[in-house]
Amino acid sequence: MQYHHGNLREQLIFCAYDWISANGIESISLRKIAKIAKVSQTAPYRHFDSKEHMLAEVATLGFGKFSSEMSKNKTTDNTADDLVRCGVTYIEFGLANEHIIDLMFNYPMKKTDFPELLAAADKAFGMLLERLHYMHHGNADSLQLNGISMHAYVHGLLAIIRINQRIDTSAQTAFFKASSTVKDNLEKMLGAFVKSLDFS
Amino acid sequence: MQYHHGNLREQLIFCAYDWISANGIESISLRKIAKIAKVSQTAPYRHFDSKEHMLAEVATLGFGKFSSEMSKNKTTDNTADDLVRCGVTYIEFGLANEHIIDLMFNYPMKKTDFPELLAAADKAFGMLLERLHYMHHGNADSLQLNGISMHAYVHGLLAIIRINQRIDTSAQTAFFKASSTVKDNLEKMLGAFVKSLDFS
DNA sequence: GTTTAAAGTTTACACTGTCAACTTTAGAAT
DNA sequence: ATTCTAAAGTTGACAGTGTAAACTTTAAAC
Repeated sequence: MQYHHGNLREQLIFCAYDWISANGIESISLRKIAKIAKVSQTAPYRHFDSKEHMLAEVATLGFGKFSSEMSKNKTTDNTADDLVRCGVTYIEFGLANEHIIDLMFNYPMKKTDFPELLAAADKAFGMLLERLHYMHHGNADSLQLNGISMHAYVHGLLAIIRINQRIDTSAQTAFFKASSTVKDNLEKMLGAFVKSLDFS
Repeated sequence: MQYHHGNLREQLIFCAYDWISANGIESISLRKIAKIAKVSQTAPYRHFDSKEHMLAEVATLGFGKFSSEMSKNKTTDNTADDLVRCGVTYIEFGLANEHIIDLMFNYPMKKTDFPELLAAADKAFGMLLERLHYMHHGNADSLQLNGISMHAYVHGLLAIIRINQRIDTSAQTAFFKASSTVKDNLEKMLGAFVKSLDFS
């Protein structure tokens, strides 16, 4: 069932992904993406119910790249170090893909309306839990609590770094200036945090 | 130098604040706000350079309410407890004012272009640091690190809770269902976190 | 070779941010 | 008291947006 364009659907998703990566979410429009893909303004509507449905696909793609990046940095040598590395990867991905992360985490989509997106997000979260599992010897509740805790801390560090980057004048941000400093401190901070988790 | 409307500028900010509180950021428009304030579509431009400039004022107002909420819950009995209470207040404010928090933290404004907004945000962050200061006996660097750490953890917990609320189907979110459970666990988690901070 | 349904186009509508050119009006200067 | 002026508000316009309805093309199924 091929036709003119080949697979417009995928191409639109890739175009949108690239556009958002380069220019952010606010400036995207279906019409621009359609123009880039050299189709008419309403062609995307043969493949997506709405702009939001298309963005959900882009976000899903983002979670896919995110997960594969996380699984790359996986070893089984030392699980505590592995968990730390996992957190660093999370944050580095976020810093290298700011606009996509915005879409993934901050764009107000009701994820229940997009099961694939939900599954992709769950998978990414699961990669943290998976690592915690190795270190865990207590009950399920404390595993869950530690998972949420770790996720929150990592997610929060990313958010705070980004907020400080946007500000970048005040005295308190000297810490964030040299990117090497940031990374060194991240490992230190995440290491201390992981050590403080209660695995009873 | 009074005229027709009294103080349209303030009124527009309040209208916008209320609208965003109720309906979120995406759905706001200058025209709607102007209509609610019973002025023409372009009247706001006599008071704000652009939509973004107006939103910056709304965000500043948000940081003001945020700060005053935080200072309400301040005691000097026990500084560790106080810090925990501060974190809980942060999160509760965020949960009770989701859309305003979105504007304050996630809306991509270059805060350097809006000095008042930057000052208001710094003040809010300072309220965490202030509390840490009491407990602190080491060097300035570790104070700063602990400040960032605490801020990140609290901010991250808020974000994760909100993300889970948006999803609300998967098994992992049982934890978040009963709001009392959430609050109890927050105190537990923040307490453990504060205890783990290194004040050397 | 005709039919059919999917894929793509054209046109249209209501809505958006914002600019330029106009009108009103409060208060300062005469 | 009258005139002047600049701030405050209005009208009209333009380009851009999401998306619905009605149309056309075309690949493949019979």
